[in-house]
Amino acid sequence: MNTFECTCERCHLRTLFFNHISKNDIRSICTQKVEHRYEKGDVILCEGDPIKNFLYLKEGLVKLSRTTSDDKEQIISFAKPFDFVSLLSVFSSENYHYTVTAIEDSTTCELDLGQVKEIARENGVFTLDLMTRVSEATDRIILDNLEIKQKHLHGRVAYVLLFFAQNVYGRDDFELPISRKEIAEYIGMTTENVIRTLSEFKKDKIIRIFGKEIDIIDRERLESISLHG
Amino acid sequence: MNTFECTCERCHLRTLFFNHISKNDIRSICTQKVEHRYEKGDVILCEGDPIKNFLYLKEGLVKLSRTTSDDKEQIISFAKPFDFVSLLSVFSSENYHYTVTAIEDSTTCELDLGQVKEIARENGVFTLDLMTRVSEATDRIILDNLEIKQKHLHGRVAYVLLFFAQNVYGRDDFELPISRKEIAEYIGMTTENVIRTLSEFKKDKIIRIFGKEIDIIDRERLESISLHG
DNA sequence: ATTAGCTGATGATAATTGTCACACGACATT
DNA sequence: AATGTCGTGTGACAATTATCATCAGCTAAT
Repeated sequence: MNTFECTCERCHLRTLFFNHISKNDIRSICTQKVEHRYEKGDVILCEGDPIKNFLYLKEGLVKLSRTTSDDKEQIISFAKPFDFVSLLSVFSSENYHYTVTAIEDSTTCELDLGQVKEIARENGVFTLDLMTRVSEATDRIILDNLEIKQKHLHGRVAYVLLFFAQNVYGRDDFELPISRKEIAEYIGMTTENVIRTLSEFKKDKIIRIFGKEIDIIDRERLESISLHG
Repeated sequence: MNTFECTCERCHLRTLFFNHISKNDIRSICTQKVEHRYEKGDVILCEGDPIKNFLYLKEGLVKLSRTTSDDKEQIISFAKPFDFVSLLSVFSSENYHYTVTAIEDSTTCELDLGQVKEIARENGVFTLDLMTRVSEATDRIILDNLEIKQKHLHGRVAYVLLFFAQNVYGRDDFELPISRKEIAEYIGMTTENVIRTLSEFKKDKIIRIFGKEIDIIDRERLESISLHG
């Protein structure tokens, strides 16, 4: 973990929710913001910690997870920049409900939550923008979880593979950033069954596997399995 | 469905998100708001409809549902007053992603969305309050769905019974407002298995059943099943 | 009054998923 | 070099869940 500088006025993420904000406010935010670098595996935020900062992901990939009522890990979603994971409970709770962990090297930008709230109080347009982003992010999480809930094992595994291919890497061959166990924790099945399913996909020549390397060679079939399998 | 009048200044729901709003704005909202009465079974909002109003539930009980990618009904959550179901996609989409149906006689209050947004733009404190409510409601939905996902059939059914007993009716005997089929659509299991599970709970003297009437007679056991079963 | 349709209920059987056991290799620790 | 841990992979078997068939009761429609 490592700290360095950038310029908010040129930040490509700024357009997302700092569209309607004064030069003054931008400068004030810019001077006190802190950027952090995390390596794959680092915990960025921890379930239960007090929420002090307003945090967003500038670069990288993270997972959101929590501990269930019977003490197992459960993955809630994966987020890349623009997905605003940290916004989730920022305005509705004193403490984080979820743990955020980097699953690829990541960079975050942390603003003081009090300062952001101060700007929000004085600038309704900014707050509306913000709300739209929060709403989009949570809608996405809800919808994804509902989609998964309705599928069987095979459909769920296919769905995850397609999620990484389409939404994260934009290509059919990629290196899986998570373990089989984590896929299992996300789709709510056992690790063994995830492994078995991947093996079957391989046997059926739908994907190729070399460790974490995945290559989707029959995308149509995989999509069909995701939908109806 | 039936329209009548009330006074916003005295509305017990007003405190929820109209705390920091001017007398003028309240009066302006009050004059153009429309209240609707729905009977059990009435559809209040329909998936795909354009979002024109800012709507909240004054009284009653509703279900949120959607059609899945393979054309089955799926229930997302149940909401009572203060749960603000309609807020869900109000700020992130042009159309409703979900259908809202009354499962008990219900009353809604509908405000013009444009007018609410106008106030939001000019009043950041109001918008912050609003965001907090939206955030709470969506957090709840996400958490409930994660809890259910991690349980087996018996735990899921127990969870639903406890949800109605504790969160909706505040008592251990109540009339189930939904069918077995709807329970199944909510917990992601088949109707037959829901019915079977209820029968087993009855056989094991955990609950009594008379049609839709449920009486929880061994709450401790039911809670244990919900957690570990 | 009869039919059709829906909900609730139960049983038999098939399909899906979980559990346990074991094996292998990579890697870190000692 | 020995040990332990973790991720991956596979098989056998048990548990869980879905599917299909059937039936009873109720209600709406004709």
